Amino acid sequence: MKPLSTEKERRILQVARDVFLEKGKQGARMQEIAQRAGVNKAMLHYYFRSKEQLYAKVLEAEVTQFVRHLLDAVPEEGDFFQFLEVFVKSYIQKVAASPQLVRFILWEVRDNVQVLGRVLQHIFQGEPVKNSPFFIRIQTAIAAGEIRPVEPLHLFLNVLSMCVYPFLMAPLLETVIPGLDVQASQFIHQREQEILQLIEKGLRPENQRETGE
Amino acid sequence: MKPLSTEKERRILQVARDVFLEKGKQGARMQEIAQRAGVNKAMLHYYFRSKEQLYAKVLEAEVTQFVRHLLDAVPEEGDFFQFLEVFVKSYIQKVAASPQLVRFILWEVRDNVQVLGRVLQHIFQGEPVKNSPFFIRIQTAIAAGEIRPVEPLHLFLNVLSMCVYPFLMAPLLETVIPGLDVQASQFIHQREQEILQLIEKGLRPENQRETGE
DNA sequence: GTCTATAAGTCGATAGAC
DNA sequence: GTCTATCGACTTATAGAC
Repeated sequence: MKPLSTEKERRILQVARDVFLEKGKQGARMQEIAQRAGVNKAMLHYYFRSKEQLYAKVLEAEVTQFVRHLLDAVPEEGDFFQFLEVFVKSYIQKVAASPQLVRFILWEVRDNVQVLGRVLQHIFQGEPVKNSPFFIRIQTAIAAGEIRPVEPLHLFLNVLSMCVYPFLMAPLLETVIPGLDVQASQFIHQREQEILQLIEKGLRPENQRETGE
Repeated sequence: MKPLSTEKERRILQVARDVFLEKGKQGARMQEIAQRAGVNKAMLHYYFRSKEQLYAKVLEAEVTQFVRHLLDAVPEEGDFFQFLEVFVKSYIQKVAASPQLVRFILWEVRDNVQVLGRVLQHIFQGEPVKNSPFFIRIQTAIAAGEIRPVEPLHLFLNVLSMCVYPFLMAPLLETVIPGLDVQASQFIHQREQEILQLIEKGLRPENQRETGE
């Protein structure tokens, strides 16, 4: 469908992505992108016409990536707590490896909500998000008595928050707690365990009396 | 100590705060700050010399605010779960009311870690953060058997994450889930309840066998 | 396709009158 | 203290030679 991008075009996009994620739309400089990509500044405009359009390409790709990271972390098999373990570990893996993506999305998407709309439309094809695997799994688990009744949206938010936020605040955390390194596998492993334990114990079904019919 | 700021100076600072929080350091325009404050652009430089210094003043004030929000949400009295309830409710209250502050801090502090360092030094006077009220409360609660043993840092992160992150992603959430309004008191109340329930059940001490010595 | 040179516009900052 | 006018630096974008 698309004419294949040239090697040079891909290199520019790759570098543009790095620069935009670091500096944001306003802070990024076409000059810097050109230099780091090893091409002339005029080439950027030859391939992408304007900063606006280059940014648009990067933003859309990264929003897609952001959503995919989430979906790719949702396993297809296993009971609820296996599902949870796989999800937490895969998602933390991704967020810890490149927290810049989350930082960038949270900062930039606010002024570009339409992009998110388009990407979601493309990925979910109009299917409501409440019917996506993550929510289905929660509802099924509740119905089966695997976990106590909770509001699926809030459980989703709780898991997500605990996986992401600490890595978002990494620069602050590491200033406050001198010895800390959030990228270290020791810290990452501790987080996985603490999150999973909190959720597992926190969702344990109430001492089962007979469930009403 | 400080000569009292004039009315006009305060108005400029107030507007500058709004603009910087909305657009970031790079995106903010002195022109816009001047207009919205109802003064001439030259006045900005008369009072604050440069954009750099105006920004520095705003950033330091907001970082301080960010830390204070946290500390002010920590109550002095009550048992552990009362403490938790007060904290979650007060902190969510603040974050929900102005998520821009968190967004701004997470985006900007990365390139200005020194500011955070200075603010913390000023607030904590060199006292390690691990000795701050929040951590003490957790340690005390564990020692007293009120809650099961957990890593204090991670419990702190878990609570914080669940209180903040959903409001950070509000623009995304509200796109994904059409009917949602995260500022609505209904949503806020639901979050408080879901967080508190998860934590309370998740931290319940194990069926006490004799604790080893 | 690639480069140099430069146009066109924006923004922070200041000079200087009042 | 306040305003207008403008400078000078920087940034995106393009014209035009090769």
